Amino acid sequence: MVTDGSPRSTQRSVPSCQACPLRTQSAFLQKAQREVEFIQSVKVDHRSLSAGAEIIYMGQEDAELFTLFSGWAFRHQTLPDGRRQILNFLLPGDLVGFQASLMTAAQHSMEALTNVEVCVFSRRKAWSIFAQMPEVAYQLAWLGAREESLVDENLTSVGQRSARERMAALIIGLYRRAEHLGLVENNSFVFPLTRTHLSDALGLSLVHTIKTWSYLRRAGYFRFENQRLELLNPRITAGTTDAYQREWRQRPIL
Amino acid sequence: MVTDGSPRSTQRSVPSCQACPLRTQSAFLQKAQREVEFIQSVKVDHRSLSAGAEIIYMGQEDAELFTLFSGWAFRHQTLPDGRRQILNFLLPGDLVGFQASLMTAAQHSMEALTNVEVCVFSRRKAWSIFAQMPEVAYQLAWLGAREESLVDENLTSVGQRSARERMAALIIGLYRRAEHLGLVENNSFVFPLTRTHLSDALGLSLVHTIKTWSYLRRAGYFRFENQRLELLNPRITAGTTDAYQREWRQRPIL
DNA sequence: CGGCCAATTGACTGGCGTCAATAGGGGTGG
DNA sequence: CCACCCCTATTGACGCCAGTCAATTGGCCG
Repeated sequence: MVTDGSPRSTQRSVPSCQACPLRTQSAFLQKAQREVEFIQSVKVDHRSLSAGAEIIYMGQEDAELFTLFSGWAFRHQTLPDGRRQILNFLLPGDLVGFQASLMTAAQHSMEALTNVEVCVFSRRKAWSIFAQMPEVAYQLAWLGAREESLVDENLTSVGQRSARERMAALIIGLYRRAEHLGLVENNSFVFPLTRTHLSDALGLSLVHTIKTWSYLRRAGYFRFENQRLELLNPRITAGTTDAYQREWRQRPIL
Repeated sequence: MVTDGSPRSTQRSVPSCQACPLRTQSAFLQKAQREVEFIQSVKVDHRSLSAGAEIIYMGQEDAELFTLFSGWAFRHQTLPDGRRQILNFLLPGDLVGFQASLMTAAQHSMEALTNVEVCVFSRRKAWSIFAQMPEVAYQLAWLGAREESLVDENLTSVGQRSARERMAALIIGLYRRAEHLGLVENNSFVFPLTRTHLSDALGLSLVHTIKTWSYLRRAGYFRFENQRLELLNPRITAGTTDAYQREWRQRPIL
């Protein structure tokens, strides 16, 4: 919960953007050489953070812009009395902090869910992206719109679905995103969320989250061993949700 | 609920962007002459739609980009079984459909809550804004980020707050936005939402929405007469919510 | 070994959903 | 001008899903 986010390394054996092993994956649109060079030029750091580290905090006025290079993170808001809502989860390749970098003060926090590596872009240079490289600015906007679309789906889920439906939808949504990144093997993927993360994301109490989780597991939706979650019938299970039906096409990456 | 959205007028006595009575309001950042001229050049229509008209529908692939010129609208998603979640409300000056115009297919619908007028920009020209007028593209992105921030707050509300807290937060949030647009007089403003809109926005059943509404009214939070809602003590009531504390600064408008 | 924390389970409670009946306004056709 | 319908709003009764309280287990660490 609390931050211990001391960078664990910086600028050391950093893969250059040109040789980035992430951006060449099939999930992502491939960039023109000049775009990659431009991005390299606005990249100011490459950081490793431990699980639990705070990447952006609510109210921060100088939030930087990141691409999540490896690991998982999540965006959340906390009410004054401590209740916390997880707004959405981020996987490798996702843009972090675009919203925060545009607003004068961040309206949300961002926390590393696992150990993560991030590519850091200067907030100051955000504007220069628009001025100098409209193609990339357009991709930034696209990624922002995609994140909003994820939040939309979470809101619909929390507002309209029952606890079981919600949890199923969340699990399947994460499964699909992991699958698109090539992180799924034998219908299973590393699932780093604790019960507390689930409950804060779903708007359920911790106890009821655990009971719902147990129900879905016993009902044969999935198995969970060694931090890996295996969907027992991805197709059928997927039928219970809907918004996730849409194809995952290639998307931009900074 | 259903669309009857025949345009009621088009290109008739349309105020030019240069002489736009909305954009000169104090709520909005004033644009340079060349920006206004550019926006005028990408504006392709000015439409009036009746309350209930569908402006964008889920799955639409050629959604255009709008600025809401007058009236209220809302963005929503519907599950296959008919359950509907209202994602956020739009007031004059808000950008409509930026997300939809970037994605290949709209992930949400948009409906006129009252009779509305919209300024229509060509979807095809969205990209040209990035290429030709980066200042305006940046404002587009800013407005997109602001919308996400509204959805974030709604998700936090629906996920974490009780029915009473939720409804109070929604009412106060709308009050503040109306106030910022100069629509509040004597602590009261036109409140066009039906109970059904409230229930779909808050993720509550219709019956419970009505009971919660009655409770707040009887408890002295507000009065409601002639379609106008009067907050009985804006300051105190506002204390019950939090995210809405932030100042409303001037913002861009297309 | 003792402390701490995530996870789990059972018992009980309550907030919110569902069902059902009624009232009232506006439109429309006899 | 009234009968009739439809839709929104309202209220009461009842039931269930999910929250709260509380006790227990097991892993990790100092």
